[in-house]
Amino acid sequence: MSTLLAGIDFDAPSEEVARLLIGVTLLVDGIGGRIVETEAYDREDPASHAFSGPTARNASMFGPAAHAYVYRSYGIHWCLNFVCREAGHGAGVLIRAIEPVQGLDAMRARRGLMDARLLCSGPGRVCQALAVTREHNGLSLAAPPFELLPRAGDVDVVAGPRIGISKAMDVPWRFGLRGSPHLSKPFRT
DNA sequence: CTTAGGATCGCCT
DNA sequence: GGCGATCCTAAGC
Repeated sequence: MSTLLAGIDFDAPSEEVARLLIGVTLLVDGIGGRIVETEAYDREDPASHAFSGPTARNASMFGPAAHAYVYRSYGIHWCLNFVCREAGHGAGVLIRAIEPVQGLDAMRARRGLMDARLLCSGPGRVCQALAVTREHNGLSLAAPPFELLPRAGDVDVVAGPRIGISKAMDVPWRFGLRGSPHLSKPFRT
């Protein structure tokens, strides 16, 4: 079985989906841009919300693939994930940064900021710029307000350790577009 | 340039 | 009560 969207099989392992998502365009209500940074999380992963099994918060992570898992971070920010694998597995990809392309003015207004480099360079910033909230949790990525467009050409993907976690620090499941100025942090290479 | 603190929700022990 | 898959601002070197 496979859940195809934007040329990606979302039933694949999250580290594979995370790598393939680099260069894909993400729009929410027509506003967004190119994904330049992702992180993979899996059920067998001490750093993952899914590690300790389903809860009210992470329920959509155990739902069908190619759906959104949105959670509140530090009680303040929203963070957007794409669910992977078959329903019930509990895997996902955190969208950490995008290169703003569509709706720059709307994003600037929502973020209260002019600098394009800082508009979407972090998981909380992405959700603020694209106006993603709890209301998007559990929604399919194959239908409005979401839109995923396949990447145009080849991309140069870098991998490294994930950010902001205290477990499984050695797992290189952070992926990025090499040299992009829109990353939340540069990769050391 | 690096570090420190505050904001404040949901789940954990 | 503690601790995050964070971000912003301010202060220090």
